Amino acid sequence: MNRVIEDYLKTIYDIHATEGKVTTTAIAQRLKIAPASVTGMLKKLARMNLVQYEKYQGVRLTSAGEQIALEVIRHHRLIELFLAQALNVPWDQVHEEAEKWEHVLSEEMEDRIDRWLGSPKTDPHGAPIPDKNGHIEEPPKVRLCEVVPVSRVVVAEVSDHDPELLRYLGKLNVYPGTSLEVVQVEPFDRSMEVRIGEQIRVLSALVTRCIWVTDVQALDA
Amino acid sequence: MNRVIEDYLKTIYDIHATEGKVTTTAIAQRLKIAPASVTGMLKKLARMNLVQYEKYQGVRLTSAGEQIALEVIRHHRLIELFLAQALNVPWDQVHEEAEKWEHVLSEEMEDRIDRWLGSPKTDPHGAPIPDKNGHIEEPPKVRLCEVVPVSRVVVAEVSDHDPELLRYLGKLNVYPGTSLEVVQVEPFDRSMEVRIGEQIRVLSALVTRCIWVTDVQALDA
DNA sequence: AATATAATTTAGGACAACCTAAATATTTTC
DNA sequence: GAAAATATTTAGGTTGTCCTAAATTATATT
Repeated sequence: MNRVIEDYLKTIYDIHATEGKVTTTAIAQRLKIAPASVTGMLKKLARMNLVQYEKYQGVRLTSAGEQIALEVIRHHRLIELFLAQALNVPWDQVHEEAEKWEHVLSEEMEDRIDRWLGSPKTDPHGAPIPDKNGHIEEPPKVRLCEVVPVSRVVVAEVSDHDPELLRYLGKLNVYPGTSLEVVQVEPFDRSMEVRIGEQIRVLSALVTRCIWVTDVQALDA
Repeated sequence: MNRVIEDYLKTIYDIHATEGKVTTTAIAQRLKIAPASVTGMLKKLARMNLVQYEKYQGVRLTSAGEQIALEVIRHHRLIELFLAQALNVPWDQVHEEAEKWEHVLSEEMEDRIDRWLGSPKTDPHGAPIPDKNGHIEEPPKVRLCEVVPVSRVVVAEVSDHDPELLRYLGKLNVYPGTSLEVVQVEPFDRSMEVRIGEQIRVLSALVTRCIWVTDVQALDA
């Protein structure tokens, strides 16, 4: 399996997980490739039995395709955590590195890194790491922007794509495991007043969309 | 700079260092590519001012080409040592991994690994690691097969290409830094009787060709 | 020095992954 | 439900890296 195909499969998996339906255009945008090129590649992936593809209807991974996608995602997330722990790479940088390393990691090194880390369950952004058999545990979680005040929540995962966002969250002390209190929401722009430790902060909807939380508990103010 | 070009430049550097003249065929053999394809690529590299190329006359790196080659080699050797030290990867496996990782290592990670290792001077096989400016310190050394008995020598470097050879040398306890005594050479096949610690072993010419030594001291038996 | 052998290059082509522009299908809007 | 807007596919083309077979040049042999 080469880099290009791995990237397509991983992207399809990711869009499916976050957006639902996987369209040609969505893939094209993420991979920064013209839609016409994506169509061609989807036909090839279908021929290889890695996706189910019907013209104009979007695309779905077959179990073979999903298997490969999960392997790449496992690589990605193990590498992210390894870089963070072994080399102290800040959490806003690990994603970009892992994007490249994931494609050159042998099974042998995957195992060694996994052992070195003690078979971790999540990466530095809180995303679950699939096991060797491609089994992934996705605990139920909602976007912070969906939570209604007044509630207490625990951060489960944050989006890893934008380094700036991650540096901002780091400054706010928002990490997986951090407990937050949603104080109130401004209806106009859906910005959110949130208590983080002792601080009260206002987070824009752009930010609250990128934070997934669990253990939502309604509080009576 | 992409993978392919980096591999060509690195290979040219390597052939120059070990064999002297760099021919089309030699490159083709190492890269497992047809000679005709190499000719085409050499023209391209010449257009890019990375090599000096004259038909039928072989090829030489320009300083720009050498710079890139040394960067890749630095990556390669840092990665080899890092894998060996951080993840305990045995020395016969690190080369194959590094062949892939060297092309995806960012400057930032290169620096972090270098710092983690304490700016090492040599890789697990004894090969010198170029510094960030592309300066490489090649101490004078000769192949073990060139040494005349009776001499004491110190192993400087061993070939890293063949995992089987490395496992064999490991079993014999021959590592960079190991001291050896050349007892005698059989003229027929140039096999060599060598003292390693307490043991006396006979090494074939195939093996003694792959071991470079320094500090050759004649002994009067 | 002529010839045989080996190395190298030229010519022409394959293939993967991308592109743009034009055509067609689907979805949205009125 | 027709028209407009959007999404998708088709057609044709480009680029990079490789290939084989044939032609050429260099080297070795007698």
